[in-house]
Amino acid sequence: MSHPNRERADRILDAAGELLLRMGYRKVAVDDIARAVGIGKGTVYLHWRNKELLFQALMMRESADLTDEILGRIKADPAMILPHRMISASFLVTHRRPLVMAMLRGNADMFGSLGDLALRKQQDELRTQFEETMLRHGLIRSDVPNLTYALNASTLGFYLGDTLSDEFAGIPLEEKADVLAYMIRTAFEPAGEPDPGAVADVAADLGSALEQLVSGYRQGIYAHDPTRAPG
Amino acid sequence: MSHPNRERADRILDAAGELLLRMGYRKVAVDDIARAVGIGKGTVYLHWRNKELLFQALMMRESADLTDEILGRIKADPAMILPHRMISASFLVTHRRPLVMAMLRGNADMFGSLGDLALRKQQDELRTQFEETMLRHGLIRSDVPNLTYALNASTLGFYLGDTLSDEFAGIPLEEKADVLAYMIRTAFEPAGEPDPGAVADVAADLGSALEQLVSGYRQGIYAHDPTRAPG
DNA sequence: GGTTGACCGAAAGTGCGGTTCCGGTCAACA
DNA sequence: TGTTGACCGGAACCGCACTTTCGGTCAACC
Repeated sequence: MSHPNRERADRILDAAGELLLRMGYRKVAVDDIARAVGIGKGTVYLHWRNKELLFQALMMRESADLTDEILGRIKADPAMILPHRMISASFLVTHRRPLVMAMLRGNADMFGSLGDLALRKQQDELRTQFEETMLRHGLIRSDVPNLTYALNASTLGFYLGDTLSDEFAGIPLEEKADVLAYMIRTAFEPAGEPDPGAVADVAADLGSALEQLVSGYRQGIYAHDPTRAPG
Repeated sequence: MSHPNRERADRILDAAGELLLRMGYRKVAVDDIARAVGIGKGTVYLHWRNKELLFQALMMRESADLTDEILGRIKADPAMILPHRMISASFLVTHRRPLVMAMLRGNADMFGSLGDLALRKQQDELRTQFEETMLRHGLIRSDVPNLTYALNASTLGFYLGDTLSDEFAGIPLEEKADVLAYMIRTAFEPAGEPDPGAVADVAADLGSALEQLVSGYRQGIYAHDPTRAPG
């Protein structure tokens, strides 16, 4: 076979995503997906070696799309790389993608063991680079203790809050994002206006790093040639 | 019977707590507790009408002790009521009490349905009062959007972080508490030194509110007279 | 050559007796 | 009068045979 239809692969992933949200990983049969697309089950296996790789591809596509969305905003307005804008935008974008939300909640019955370690590592590196660049350009306060942990812990609750209680379910997502932005800006950014030059520099830096991340994702999606190397 | 031994009640609760941590709510039999204390099972039922009330009492005692601990610190140093000190101290104190940690993690197999609504309500009121008092005395910034949600979401991640990943397991608790303190102080407190008068006022206010809370807890612990009113 | 779906075996689900466990009671005891 | 532990019944647990589901393969078909 050698180069299975990429457009068909996308239709398969579309169906997989839809079914995944409706029924959860365990209950989605490969045959269900195939039937939803209108192809034979064997055809699915021409694209990915097994079920798990198919769903990994789905999550990678989702991550790539999400990252692209943020990338687009940075290009439209470089000031988007300021921590408080970047983080609250990520919050919003993430919450509007049910699959991503399900993924990072680590819904165990949603996914088998989608611990894509390579990607995790790449994201970690990106985060480290992000922090270092920000610090170097003076866009993050230099007196924050244990910056990585601080950002992580301070942000986490915004993502997990509504899964644990519905106390704040009534608050619109945008308002929550504004609260997050306030907290980040006040606690992690220096007072006063940021230097436009620094912003432009960091935007360029971060932009290319994100582009690399996206292309890494995209590469992983359709490259699971069942027999050997990518076609 | 009328007034069963309060000291015996405490020994029962001690044993219950120990067993709870070792085996989880479901697997702890009332008989186990009784045997650990060296009394008959029936005697346990002279103190509490059923198993659930016993464990509710346990959690109330735990909460009361914890609150007492914080109260003591406030009395020793009124400046402890400053949000960043109060919140990070609570973080530390809480993390050092395995039962409380288990409780607020809502470990489902740890507790049946210990949704003590009355107490929840009391805590909510305390929290609201805390925020209002702080605002009125200028110890919390007045420009924080949606203060209740902001405090909640910003803090939550510190409590949940280490349950979700061991990425930061190596960081000592005290260091994490410092990070939390930094974030709260920077994002939620006004710049500059707090007014000593305001601090004293709030400490008095809050102190008595906490004392009321504790006495509310204590009342609930031993008051479950199986037949009728408290002895 | 690309595509398919019948087929295979493993694994998960289901139904059902039989057994154990355990919260709660209460007659007997000290 | 305070305390106990044998006792009761319901619920959870267990083992097991039977059934269903489903990931992955591959001979056949177009």
